[in-house]
Amino acid sequence: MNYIVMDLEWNQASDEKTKLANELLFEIIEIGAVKLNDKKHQIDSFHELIKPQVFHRMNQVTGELIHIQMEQLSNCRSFEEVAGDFLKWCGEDYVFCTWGGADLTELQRNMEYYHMSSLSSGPLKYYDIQKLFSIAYEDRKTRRSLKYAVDYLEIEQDIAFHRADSDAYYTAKVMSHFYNPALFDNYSFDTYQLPKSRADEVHAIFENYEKYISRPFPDKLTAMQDKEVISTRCFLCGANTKRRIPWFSVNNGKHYYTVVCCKTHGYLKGKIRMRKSVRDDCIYVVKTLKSIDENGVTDILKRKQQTREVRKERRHRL
DNA sequence: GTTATTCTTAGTGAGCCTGG
DNA sequence: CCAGGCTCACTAAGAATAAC
Repeated sequence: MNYIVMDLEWNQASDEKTKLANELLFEIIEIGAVKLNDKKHQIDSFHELIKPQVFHRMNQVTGELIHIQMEQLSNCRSFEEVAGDFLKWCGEDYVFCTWGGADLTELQRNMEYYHMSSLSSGPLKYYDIQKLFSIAYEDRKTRRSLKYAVDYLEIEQDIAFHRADSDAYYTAKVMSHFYNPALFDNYSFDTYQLPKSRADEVHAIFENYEKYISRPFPDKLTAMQDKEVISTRCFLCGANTKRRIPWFSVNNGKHYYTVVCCKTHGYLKGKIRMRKSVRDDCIYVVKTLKSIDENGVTDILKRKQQTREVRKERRHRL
């Protein structure tokens, strides 16, 4: 399997009027990519600018950032042509790698705008190199700019940042510092396309947790009534578990937590995040199940009591 | 039954980061 | 300038409970 390390640059409206007049918010104007083989050695590269069909003026802030002038784009090919060739170039057996999670969403949004056939019928598996950098060198959570990672790893900065080809090149360079192959167990899913049915839902099992991505629901309450959404079977053995702390909400119903106990694997923490679909007016659920110890259980109990006390205090202050 | 208090959720906006 | 994520602070309002 090959790795397609990809980066996009896009433009947007320069004024409110143009923004309202167009259905597309971000128009892709450059695609850059590096192809790596299964040993992560570079075997090819792709780079092409795109002639805009939606926005004919460069947004000033964007222009200063990506250093592309409109004049450079006038003789380029259209998005359909370039993106079509790019996807052909990607081949059959590949996985995308991007810095952060925005690029695959915007690629798919632009493709749908031009009625191109979709990349995937459901969530799209990819590697978020920004996330892998955080797992390898930081705390798994903080998100750094590409420049920060390149500085940190003392990678030679021979070309300017914020161009599709150079950022794809630097992202691949950062990848070459990932010496532990187990790092690539931490794949991500782009959720531009949500699972179409219950059978298509994602149940991804990682080293010490399971991630579930639901099909769309009209609202939170409907989601929280769904059997599969609130199910907490043990991801290590598939056995039913005993609920120790019922699902409770924090952060104004955006997150829910629970604690259950598996006969053979002990305590598990369940977390539900309510997410809005970027494509449609609906929500979906991202649920994670993770092993915890006794301390973990008391932590969740504390959190449950804390959210109550915080609310109580606020009321008393009024 | 009516009113007052407490509990709970919903929604918003600010301020920080990332991306273009 | 635009978008997203995340957390925190705050307000509004509905549901449940207690007191009259």
